[in-house]
Amino acid sequence: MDQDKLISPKRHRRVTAQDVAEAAGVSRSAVSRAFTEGAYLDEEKRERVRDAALKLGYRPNALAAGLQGGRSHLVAIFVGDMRNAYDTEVVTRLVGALNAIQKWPILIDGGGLSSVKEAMGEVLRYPLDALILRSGSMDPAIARECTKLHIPVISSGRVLNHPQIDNVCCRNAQGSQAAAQLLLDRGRQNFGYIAGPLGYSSSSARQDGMMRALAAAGLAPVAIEAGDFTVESGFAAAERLFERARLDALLCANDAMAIGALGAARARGIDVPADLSIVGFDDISMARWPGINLTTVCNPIDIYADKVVELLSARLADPEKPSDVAYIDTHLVLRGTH
Amino acid sequence: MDQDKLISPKRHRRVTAQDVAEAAGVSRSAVSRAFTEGAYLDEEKRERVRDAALKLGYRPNALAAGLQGGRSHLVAIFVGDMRNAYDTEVVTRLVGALNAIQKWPILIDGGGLSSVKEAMGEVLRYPLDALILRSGSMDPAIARECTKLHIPVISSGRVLNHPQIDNVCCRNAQGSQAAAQLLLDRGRQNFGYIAGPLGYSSSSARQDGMMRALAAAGLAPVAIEAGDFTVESGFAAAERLFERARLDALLCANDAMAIGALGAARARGIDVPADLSIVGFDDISMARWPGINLTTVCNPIDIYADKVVELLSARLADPEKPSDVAYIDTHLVLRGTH
DNA sequence: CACGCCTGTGCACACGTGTTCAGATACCCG
DNA sequence: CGGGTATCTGAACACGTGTGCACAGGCGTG
Repeated sequence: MDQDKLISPKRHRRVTAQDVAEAAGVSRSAVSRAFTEGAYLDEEKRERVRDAALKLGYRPNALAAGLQGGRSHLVAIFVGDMRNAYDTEVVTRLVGALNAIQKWPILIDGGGLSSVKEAMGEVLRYPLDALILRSGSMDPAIARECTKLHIPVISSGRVLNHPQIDNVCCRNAQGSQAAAQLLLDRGRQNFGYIAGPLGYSSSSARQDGMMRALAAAGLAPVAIEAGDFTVESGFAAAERLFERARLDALLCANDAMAIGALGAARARGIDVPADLSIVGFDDISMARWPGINLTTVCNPIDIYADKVVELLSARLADPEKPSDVAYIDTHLVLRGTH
Repeated sequence: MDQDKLISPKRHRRVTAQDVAEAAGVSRSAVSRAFTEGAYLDEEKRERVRDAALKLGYRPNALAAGLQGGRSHLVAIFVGDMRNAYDTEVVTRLVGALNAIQKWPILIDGGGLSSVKEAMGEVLRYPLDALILRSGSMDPAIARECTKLHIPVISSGRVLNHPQIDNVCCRNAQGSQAAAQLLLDRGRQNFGYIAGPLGYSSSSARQDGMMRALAAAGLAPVAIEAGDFTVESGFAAAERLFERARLDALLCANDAMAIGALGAARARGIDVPADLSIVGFDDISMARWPGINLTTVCNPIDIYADKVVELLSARLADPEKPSDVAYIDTHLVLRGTH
């Protein structure tokens, strides 16, 4: 057993195709062919190779295979802030969808990292099949750098206009317009809005949608406050709103802040939905929890993941194809707070 | 410009060290040396190389570098079920911690995947630096297969006894024992418990801890029901418990089920915490949301991530070192439901 | 039998990098 | 000035795979 160490004193060597070839009494090429789909190889021989491979625990080294010219099957997902519940759910579904098509997602969490730029630089050393941008506020320079490396980019959130970048985009305005209309139909007139941080396109688009519905009814919002998409900030923003004005309708840029606002309303003794309607946006899983039961605009995650996979497949099939934008329709989910 | 296509008719070639070498008027070796820390290279030359590299957008190909013998810097994280809020938060923190030490996590979601085994097999084609197992119910065969490939494994949840596998383990029993003691000290006597699915070591360990505290006080639980770690199942389990017995204390195997139970209690008009104490386990972020404000046992995520990174570094530094188990202490978080 | 087609196989190359090794240059000391 | 040493450099190899190419053999057809 010491002899083993003497023969290979460095780290334990991986089993290689050469080892399998010797064990099965064939050439190394035959081993490679045994594992590739459409290759010519005698069936009996193929079986012999697979047996030997199984016994030795051989797996073709993906690094070498990727280097050889094909795809690496690695996909990077850049997430703006994984502390956000909706983003987390999206990532979860995305990971599942990518796993299902044999793409292996490398995650980069922009929220937890001090030097995002540097991390992206390191990951770009891998010849990625694609980069999925999941972020409302992203330095466009990074996306441009990827296209320079000829790595396909799929962006979500704001639409990036670039021949090599595909986009998936939620119809934010449409969604919040419908939500506002719902409350107008219910007779609400004094609208408040809790926005996200400046620079997030989704938040401002949602605000625009609400404004449009109100304007059509000859109204304008009574008061607007901003949070940072967290429950706590929604709570605080709602408290400020309640100080400033007497509302009967409150739209929020996302569910988390709506949940915070709901807590603030209850703490103040406001009856939801009798005296105040609260509607969120996204339909995170917590929105349907007992004790929350939030009416909201569903930003469907399944469809998002499907679209991403669809765009990805199309782009990989034809890297030169013109860039595409997939729009996602929202729909109202009526629960207990409107 | 058509000429460009004629020269490289296949896919766009990556910029290689050779290209940089020609642009900078040096040998390819010099380019490699310019990017490696302790290598001999004339300072002026090094600068010239880096300039050329920047201009051409060159990055050393990580696949080739990994193939060459060093580490791949890729780490796989296998998650049992990412739909679980606690697991998701853990993964988030883990991703951040790994990013920070320049390891790039590949995620595999066991919950969303039909053929987990096959997916693991594909990912194991990459020469991973390590595999992080984040799962209460995991086929130990996969872990064994990894060690056969000489890939370090760090397991969480049940402790796997294997010379090559390091473990991180929460002191579950200690935590729920303290929680039960808290309620005993408050005068509670009629305890219920909502367990997780069979086969999850964490759930049974937590149950044991409670039993121990009760036994020391000469008590036994009045009723036990099981859920599947989701909020909905906690709601349903609590309803069954309330049918069966009159409780004044309810411990739950995790926070999500406790939140469900809290909803069920409120729906039934039970005053929490006046008539019933509810305590969860994990301290997920939603536990501190307004309207929930759950008393719980904190299973600290930061410490978990730190331990994983620590074990990982130690294992990479000395692959032959004896296996290690890091225990994580819990602590009570007193909020509004006890 | 000659010829062409089809299936199966091994050799050799390419992928892009890090690193070893020997050689080259400059420099110092005796 | 010779020899030893420290610094620097380019050629060459290794990593493990997929595949193009040439070739071998079997078989059917004219």
